[in-house]
Amino acid sequence: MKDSTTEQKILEAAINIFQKKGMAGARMQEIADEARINKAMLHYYFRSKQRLFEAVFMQTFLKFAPQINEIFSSDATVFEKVRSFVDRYISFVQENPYIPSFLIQEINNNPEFAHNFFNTHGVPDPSPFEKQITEEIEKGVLKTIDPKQMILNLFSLTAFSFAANGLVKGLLNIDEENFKMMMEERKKLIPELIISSIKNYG
Amino acid sequence: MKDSTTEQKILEAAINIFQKKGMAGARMQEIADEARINKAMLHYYFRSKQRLFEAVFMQTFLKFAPQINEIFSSDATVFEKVRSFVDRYISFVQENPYIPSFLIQEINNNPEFAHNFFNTHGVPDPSPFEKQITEEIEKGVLKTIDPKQMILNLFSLTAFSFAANGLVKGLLNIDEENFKMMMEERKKLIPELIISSIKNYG
DNA sequence: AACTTTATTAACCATTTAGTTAAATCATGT
DNA sequence: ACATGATTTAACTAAATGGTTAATAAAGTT
Repeated sequence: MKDSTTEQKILEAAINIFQKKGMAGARMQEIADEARINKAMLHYYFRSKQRLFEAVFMQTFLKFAPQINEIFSSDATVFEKVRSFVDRYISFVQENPYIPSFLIQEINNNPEFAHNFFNTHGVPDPSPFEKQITEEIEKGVLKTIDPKQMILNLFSLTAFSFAANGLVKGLLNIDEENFKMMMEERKKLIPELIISSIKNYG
Repeated sequence: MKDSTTEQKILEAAINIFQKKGMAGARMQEIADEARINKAMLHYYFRSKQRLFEAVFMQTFLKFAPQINEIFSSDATVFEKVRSFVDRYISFVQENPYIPSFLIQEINNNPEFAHNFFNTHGVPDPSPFEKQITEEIEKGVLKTIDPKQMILNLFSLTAFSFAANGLVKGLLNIDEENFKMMMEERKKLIPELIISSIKNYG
């Protein structure tokens, strides 16, 4: 990090602080301290807290979205996509543990801003995956299910544990180590559950 | 609300504001305005923002926890419990849409406080349900599964849509009306998915 | 070298915000 | 009616916080 520019240092620090504390909880001084620069620099480069937050939100979102899009628009089968999504998502989030709760929180708190963001950037977009599911239903490979519900199941099973990390640990009475082990198991468990629920045997 | 005491009015207003905006985003003045009383009253009755927040958190948590506990400690079968949990939870949350994200957010932001809270109040506690699952596995009614994973699946499938409301709507490209319809469908869909994944046919 | 632009700092400003105080008002019992 | 304690209000304070400014340093440019 020694050779990175001031602007990069600020953005990195802002990502750290905003992801952990959210827009409302973050302090400009704290971000400046984290970046080891003068607070005025934040405004010099990013003008306002809101703008800096938007830069962080975009950066975070654009790091997160491709994880979904790349997999869902490949030419793999539905089953393969389910498996690779769960595996990649869990690995990704283990490395970036604050991203799910940050995105969920800020989207809930700023619906207009988020809605605008979704429209402008159009990502992530699971609709190709939806289409593919519909096609495989028609072919008889999959049972007759609602593609949106199936995708929601996939997201729910994969993302909830991370979004609600603290609550999950408290409810199940497990520690961080135990949690990590369970998440590794879930890389197998979730695809099995999803696939067996949509596979057409008869 | 006309005949409620000042303390009650404050608590109700605080519940509204805190659940929507979280501890960091809420303002004492806004709570006072919502309750239509003088801001000094907040301190007269609750001493500080932190104390008021704790009262709100407790109230919310103690409203939420029994929804889980009552069902999980009844004498119904595992299958019946899965069905009634999903049905009751979704109905409950439709009436209290801010509770899941509020609890998840604040527990993530104050792990020590939350951990202490879990220990002191010891609820909600799905461990009786865990035991029952283990017993039914031994009896051969259920497949050999990890009870904790199965409960996590149940929570994930049920709660995620509400916790990540904004994100889910954006991803699936649906509006509030569509969302409600999907949630009603899920009252059937989730139990079917869970039960078929744990039922031992062989 | 002279000059211009860009980057950085310390000190400051204005507003917001949680919290306080002291006086006023209300309710209740005597 | 009056005394007493609880409740309520307006005005205030101190600290925090986002943002600005003016001076200075560094890096180009001619």
